[in-house]
Amino acid sequence: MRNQVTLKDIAAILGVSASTVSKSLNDSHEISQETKNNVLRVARSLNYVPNDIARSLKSSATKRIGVILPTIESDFFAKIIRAIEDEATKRNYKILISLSNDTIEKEKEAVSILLNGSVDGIIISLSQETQDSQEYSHLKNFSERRLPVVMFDRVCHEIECDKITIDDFEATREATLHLYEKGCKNICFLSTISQTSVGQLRKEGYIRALEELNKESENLIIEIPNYDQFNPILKKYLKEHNIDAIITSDQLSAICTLKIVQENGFNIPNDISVIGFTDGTIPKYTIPSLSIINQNEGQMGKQAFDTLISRIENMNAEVPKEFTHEILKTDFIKRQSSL
Amino acid sequence: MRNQVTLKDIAAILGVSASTVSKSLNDSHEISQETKNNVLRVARSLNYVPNDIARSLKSSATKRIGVILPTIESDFFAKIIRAIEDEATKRNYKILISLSNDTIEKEKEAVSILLNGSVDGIIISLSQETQDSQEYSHLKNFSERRLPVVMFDRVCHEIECDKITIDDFEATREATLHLYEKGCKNICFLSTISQTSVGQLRKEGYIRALEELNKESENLIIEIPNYDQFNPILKKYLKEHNIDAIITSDQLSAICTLKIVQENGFNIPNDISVIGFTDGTIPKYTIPSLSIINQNEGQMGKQAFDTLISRIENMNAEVPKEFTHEILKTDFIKRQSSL
DNA sequence: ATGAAAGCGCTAACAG
DNA sequence: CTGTTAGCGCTTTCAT
Repeated sequence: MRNQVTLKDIAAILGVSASTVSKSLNDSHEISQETKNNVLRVARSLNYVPNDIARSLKSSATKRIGVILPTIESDFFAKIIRAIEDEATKRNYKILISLSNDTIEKEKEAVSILLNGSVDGIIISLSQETQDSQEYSHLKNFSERRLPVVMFDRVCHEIECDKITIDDFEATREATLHLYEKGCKNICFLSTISQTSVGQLRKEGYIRALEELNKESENLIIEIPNYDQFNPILKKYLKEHNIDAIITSDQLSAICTLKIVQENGFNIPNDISVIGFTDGTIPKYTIPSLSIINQNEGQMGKQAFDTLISRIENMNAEVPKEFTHEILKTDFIKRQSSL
Repeated sequence: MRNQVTLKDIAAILGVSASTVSKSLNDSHEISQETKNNVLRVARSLNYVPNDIARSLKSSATKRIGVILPTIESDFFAKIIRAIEDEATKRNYKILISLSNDTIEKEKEAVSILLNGSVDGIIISLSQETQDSQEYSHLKNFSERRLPVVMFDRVCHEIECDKITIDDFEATREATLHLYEKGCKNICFLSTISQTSVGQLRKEGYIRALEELNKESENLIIEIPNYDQFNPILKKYLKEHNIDAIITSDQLSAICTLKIVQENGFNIPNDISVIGFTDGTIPKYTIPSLSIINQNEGQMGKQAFDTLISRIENMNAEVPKEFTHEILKTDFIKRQSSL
């Protein structure tokens, strides 16, 4: 930048060469202790900070990773970022965040920009539009460029890379069976994310559970395209159907469900049980407190970062590692909203 | 990165020089249309993307800005990031995010790393620890390096730079007076962020309102150091004091307050009114829905970014602009939780 | 133990 | 209209 102190400046002051300064700062054994001390002293006094950009250009390693997310205004993704950032800081990496706002256009843009050498690797969760349209061409560039990528949560099979998800299918399947055992006979699945892989899997898990219970013909599925229509759709559904449990596709829709169900005169959990996804402070403080499927975002974010880094560091290995798909365990946290 | 296609590659294929390619891609008038076409064709076929790092090194402009935040797991900061990212994308900037987790140590680290030429400017909201300890030395480096900085929300007077806040003082002052007019006589201020400038100002606004009402001796202030102690502290307070309204310092504490107040047998708003900060989907779906002071995060984030960019672009101006402190208007959104 | 020189990829002044 | 050259700040042989 403007007033950057450079190696040259330090070199000039001490009357040595830039390379001597460079080596001193990197504590090379080639340099005498005395020179090292001098360099260090001057560097500190000038508040010298090495220029990362120049280093990156030289080494073609940026020590930065790109993170592309559909949104950040969600407990789930916020926790993921926090976990990635935590881990990145420990390992001396910086994170560059791009938000796709669930559009394929912004996702493509983010991808193409990050492809320009700004980052050593990418962690991505696909936009709704991408998953809906199944257009993955923009993601193919990564492998061509040999830029490591890790997908998490919203992944696709069409692209070969490391992947991390929870077992979305199992999570709702188990939740459904659990509710059934507790006595719920008319279990409903409510989704605001039907266009995502995650939403699909959660729906399928629910349907599988019904099949196992020989109730597949009785599936009760509510799909809500956006939050403006949440209230009218759910309200109508409650009127027209006999329901005693609702599994929702995510945290926010569970919170909305809690309110609407009660507004319509039902007691939770006596009349209707409600289960959501993603833990946090808020599920503890809803009325009633919310039973949820904990996705262990901390572990997921850490895992995504670690996988990416080991891929980056193995980039030049003779034998490329096989791509992995890590499926993390969820756990169920029972609170007041479910039987 | 590894398989980067470079200008050289294109040049070699076409048998021209790298600078010709560079100029062609930048649509320089010096180059014939024919050559430009050829270059473009080859560039596209190779999937060429210019290397940002090299460009930055050359131009000493990175087209990146750093964003340092206390946390991301908060509706307020998430919305701010969204707004900054939106604006940044429009203007062709990328954002580099660092989280201080409210510690001064991580904040210092972030600052020193961003000082190394990785970004053209910085947007920061101070960590709790920084504001508590009043140690700002690490922030002085910015001006020395002439790296533009914009502070928002949690700011300090000791550092000269552009600042953006809402009128925290006025917001609680008005909310207090508003509640008083509605008939609340024992208005309480509950804060989980007493160690921040924002928390202080909100408290002072509340106190000022009491003074104006000649009730300053009756101030009812609840300070909660962390969420583990939320329930016990508030519960005890409710037992020992006669309260008919609570203004909380932020969104999350309002949500917690809603629950605890009702659990202890009070009706909201008939017995006790509750007002929080920061709008979003959740305040609409709490039970009862939450009256809030809207901080217009979208505008705040945009403003922060725009201010930073105009500062960056005016870096080389003869007459440096005066630093500004923009104070944004809030608005009150009344829902069911307050009279 | 130190320094000179080359080069990472790109741009821009200057020549031709 | 195109090419040569130099240089952004740093690292890294290779000489000395």
